[in-house]
Amino acid sequence: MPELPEVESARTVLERHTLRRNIVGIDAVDSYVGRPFQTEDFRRALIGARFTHACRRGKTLWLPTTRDGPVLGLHLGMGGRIVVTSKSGEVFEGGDSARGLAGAHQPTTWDRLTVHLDGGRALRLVDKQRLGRAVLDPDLDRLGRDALTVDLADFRNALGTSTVAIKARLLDQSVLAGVGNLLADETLWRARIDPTRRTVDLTTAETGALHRAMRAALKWTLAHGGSHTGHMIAARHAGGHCPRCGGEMRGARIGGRSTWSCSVEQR
DNA sequence: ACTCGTGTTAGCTG
DNA sequence: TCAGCTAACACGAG
Repeated sequence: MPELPEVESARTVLERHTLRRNIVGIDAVDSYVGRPFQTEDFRRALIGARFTHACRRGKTLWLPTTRDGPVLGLHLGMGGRIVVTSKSGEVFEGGDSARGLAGAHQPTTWDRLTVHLDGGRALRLVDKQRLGRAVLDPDLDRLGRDALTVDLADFRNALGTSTVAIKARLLDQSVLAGVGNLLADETLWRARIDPTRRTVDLTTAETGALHRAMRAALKWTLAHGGSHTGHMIAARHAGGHCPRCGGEMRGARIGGRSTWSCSVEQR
């Protein structure tokens, strides 16, 4: 399920296969996407326009059209993916369990939003779980700095002097955009920091290590196909052992999310 | 059968 | 007022 690496792969698919083509039709499920939402609003805004860029901040995607034109915002939720189909049967996918080129796509009721482009191409937001979203002119001001590009100074500034557990702080999308539950555990494990530590109590050296660890985790998972490819992900269960030192993994619940860390190294 | 969850957010609490 | 937490969303996976 999508975290920043999966969303970035979806962005790449959008960039390669949906730009500079006329939008000729929209199919959508009213009760699902943005609220209030009317398929007719999407049609009125987008038909006749063409996407010019495919953008991402954190886990939010957006597609601007011509200057000052409407913007299509997309979020994949927990299990959504982007599928682009072409007339000749080629299918390009990004998002949950992303593949560059997958088998034929059979349109189903899980296609929550379909944007038909000229030449028989179509952009589809496929989401069984219905936790994804499509909106016109998304509000991007609520997102913090993008985790992939934030520099050390801005990273420290974003963490601030909050008293909340560092793991919960990393997960707060208005502070830092793009880190989900698995990447937060992977990042803290790489930095050898206990996820329950209060943000404000971390030393300068520790926030530096955290920034390095986050970037390394993102770089690795981007190169290896997703947030589930992290080094300690397989050890996130009762009885699991730290892949570095063999220590026992400990489970906890932080910010409402399941949390696993090495009981020996993460302090 | 039953519990959990890789995301987000409205609404509650202190 | 506000930071922080919980439940709810929906459905597949274990």
